[in-house]
Amino acid sequence: MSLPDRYDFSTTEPEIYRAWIEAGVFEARAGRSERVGGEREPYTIVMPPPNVTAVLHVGHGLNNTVQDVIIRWARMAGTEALWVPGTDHAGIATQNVVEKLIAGEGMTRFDLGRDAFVRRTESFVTETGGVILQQLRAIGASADWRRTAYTLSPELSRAVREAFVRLYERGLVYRGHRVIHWCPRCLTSLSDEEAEFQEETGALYHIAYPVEGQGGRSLVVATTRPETMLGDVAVAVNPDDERYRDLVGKSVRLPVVNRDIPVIADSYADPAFGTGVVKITPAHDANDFEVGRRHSLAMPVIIDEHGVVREVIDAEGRVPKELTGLDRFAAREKIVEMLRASGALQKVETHRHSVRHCYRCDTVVEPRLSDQWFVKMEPLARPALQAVRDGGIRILPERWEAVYVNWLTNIRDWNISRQLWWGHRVPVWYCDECDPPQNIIVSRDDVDVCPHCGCPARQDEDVLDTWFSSWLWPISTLGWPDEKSPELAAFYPTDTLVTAPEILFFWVARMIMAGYEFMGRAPFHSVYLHGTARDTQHRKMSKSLGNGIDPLDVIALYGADALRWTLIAGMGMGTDVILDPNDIDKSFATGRNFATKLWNIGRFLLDRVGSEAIRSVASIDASSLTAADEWILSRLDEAITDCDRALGPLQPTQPHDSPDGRVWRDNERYAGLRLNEYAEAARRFVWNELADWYLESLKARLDTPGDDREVARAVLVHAFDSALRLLHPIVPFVTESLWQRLPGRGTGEFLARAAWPSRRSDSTSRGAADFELVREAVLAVRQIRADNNVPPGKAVDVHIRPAASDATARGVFEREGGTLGRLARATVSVVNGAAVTAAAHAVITGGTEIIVPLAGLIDVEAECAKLRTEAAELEKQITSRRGRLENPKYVERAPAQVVANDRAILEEMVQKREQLVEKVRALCGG
RNA sequence: GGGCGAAUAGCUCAGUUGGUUAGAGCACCUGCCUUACACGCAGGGGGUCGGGGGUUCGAGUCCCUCUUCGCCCACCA
Repeated sequence: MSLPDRYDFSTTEPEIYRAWIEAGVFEARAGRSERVGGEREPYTIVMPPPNVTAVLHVGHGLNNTVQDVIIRWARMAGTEALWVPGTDHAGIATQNVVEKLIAGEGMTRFDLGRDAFVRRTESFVTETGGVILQQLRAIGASADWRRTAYTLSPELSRAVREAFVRLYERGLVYRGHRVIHWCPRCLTSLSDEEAEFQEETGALYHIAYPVEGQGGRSLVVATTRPETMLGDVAVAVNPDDERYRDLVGKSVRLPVVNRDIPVIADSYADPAFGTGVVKITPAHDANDFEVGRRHSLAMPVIIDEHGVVREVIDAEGRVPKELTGLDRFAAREKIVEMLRASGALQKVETHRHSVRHCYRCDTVVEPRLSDQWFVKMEPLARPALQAVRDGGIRILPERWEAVYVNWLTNIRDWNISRQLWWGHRVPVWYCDECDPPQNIIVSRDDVDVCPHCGCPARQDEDVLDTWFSSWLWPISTLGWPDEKSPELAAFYPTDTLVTAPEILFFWVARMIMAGYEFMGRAPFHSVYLHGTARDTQHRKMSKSLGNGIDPLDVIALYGADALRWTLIAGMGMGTDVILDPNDIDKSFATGRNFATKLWNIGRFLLDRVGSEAIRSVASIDASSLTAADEWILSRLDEAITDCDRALGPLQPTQPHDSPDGRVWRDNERYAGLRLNEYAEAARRFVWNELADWYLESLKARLDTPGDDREVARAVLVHAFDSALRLLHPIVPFVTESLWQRLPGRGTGEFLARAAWPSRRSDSTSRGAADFELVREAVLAVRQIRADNNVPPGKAVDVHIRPAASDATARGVFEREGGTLGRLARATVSVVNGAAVTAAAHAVITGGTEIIVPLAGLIDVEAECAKLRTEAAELEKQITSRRGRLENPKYVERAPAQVVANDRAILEEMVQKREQLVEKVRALCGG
């Protein structure tokens, strides 16, 4: 069978994907898991659910390629491999998209009303959602699509309610009256993680507050937000601050508002910052709120939910008419003007500081006093912390473990209510007739009437943070809260979680907490944090910067395999991938070239090997194998070892007395999942060893019918088959396509579920060593040819003079002369002591000389000059190495092995020097 | 402010507990369309491993310090 010249990925990839789906290759069955009596170890990955409205970008491509490589490897390694796909309803993000949509129609969500808006969003999601999952098929994602989950589905909504109610019953969900981060554009609260800092240049305003009854003395406060002074209820100084000690308990006059407020002592005031005096605005600053609570101060609210300054709560008489109704930033300018006019503004300094912004719309966050639901985190964090300390969970790369531990040790409670319409409604109902605590009903089922008085109950208006559904993902997608779910029994705990470090806290840490809280054990044993795709200026690829690369473009141009190979091979553990969006061709050349190379190896092989049955390598008597055969088989064993080492064990194996039962061994914990090292090991084998050497060495054998041809066919097909298996997880399409065409392959067989290769149990390597000698000789001849510009078409004579001390070399070259000649374009003869004049020499292992007569081919004088330089260089190295070996301390203390090795190298150098001297004498006559 | 990490070839990065003459891909140079592959083959140039100091027989690897860059956290009024 012969193949087309070019690999046509654009038709091949979809065909192969369809065949995989039709054969159910990606489908995992609970019944086969050994946890429920089956015979296979399960291996599970849950896909970080992309936003339901997302379209594929290179970040998704990266994330899902990594997952696919791991799950395909696990599948081939014989596990019951399950990859659970799905999408996230993405509360704020999706609501923003739909709000923008209806804004185009001149409407706000309030015009539509809640029910209509939610219906509108639902239909939007139904129509346009899930595109990304379709796109993931194009990159080859081997997920079990029958199990596609959605965080807002009825099943997952049930899990969300169950989790909320259980936590409430345990006292871990509570209602708090707090200052929280508020986005005046999205009109919702945000968690600490959602309110992101951005470094900005602002101003620090120094404002004088006159001290009551102290004739002209005033306290100067420094603030970046003068508009909030309308809500000031005190000024605070540090109790140890000598400058102000006498003023504690006195009053100061609040400018603009013109009312008296007390001077209080609180350690929150930092004597070293600004003037050491801080104004206290409890309703508009989280720290001030705490101070206010400690001192039982009033908490007037002077900025409303839209960020507009007015008298909102307990603020009568605080906001002057000219400021009322102004946006907070306009009010700031105005109030600064007023302060300046009145002389209260003493100075304005520029000030670098970080300001929190909404992570979705970038609006400056406004701290706001309101009632919110919180999750008490400290009890949840404890087992999550312990797991990483014990080694039940590893985080790769290692350095993120420190970050994780640091965050969990200082964890703060989680604000889970959002004033949005799109999401899981908080499962809490209120009765307006009953008195607390009866007026709050937390329920798994909808509540119509108050169970105490029968009055109509109204549900909490808020929805839950999107992450409150995401944190249940590993359990909810497997059927929780149905604890009898066979999927949960078969596949929980899952194995590896693959994501970006940005959501380590948002998501990963919380999933771990949920795993322990609701299932009693960790949701996975490995967290793989990969890097970010960036452009050549190291900027994150993003839609807004316009520096992104569309994975589908790359697939259209070069195929999914090219995309996947480039990403995996180019990404060290935890490092970013740098790609040039302006030169896709160059960026993905590695992957494209590699896929083509594989295709061409396959083309050669199928053309020369034919389709007749082949023998199994195991059935071939060792004596029938040539040196090249033994060499490539031993190289294959090495490649398998290297790949296995780079990938590491699938799961932790050390028994441990902890909820998870097993922990990572120290030597394995951070060693695995080196995907780039695995890729490199496999590439080296198939390209630099199989193609460059083995293939070239056996062309003649394949063209000569007979027993040896059968041996060569068998070994070649075996080696290539194994290479395809090793490479399949990274480049699944081209490998599958070639593998199915190999001789003897039955229909319905898929590489995607073929067995991962393993080393031969008995490996003899004498032939392998012989071939290494031939390789060395070939390299030496090529070097001589290149150095002397001998045209490639021109065959040269090669005389090989084996060193007297090396008895085997003569035999090897007498046997393998043909191979050597073919690979080096040379006619080979093995000679004795006879001198050959006007020749270039090289010396290889054991002192064997490679001699190529250059009569008429070279400039003798230039060659001699070169040789003399080489000799001088060598002399220097010899001196330095001999010096080291003469150092008694080195010889005494260095390991014997090292010293012996060093001696051997020195000896080799000395020998080489002798050869050089002789060569110079022969060639230059000196 | 606290913590973490990085700095190795023009670019992106490997370099396992200190131990052969520091590697790969891409880029570059030279020669080749040698019937599997020019998306290729053969050969080559290029690194005082960020600066300085120290430990050691021996340092890219360990310690200190400085410089530059990046990340995480934080009550930066």
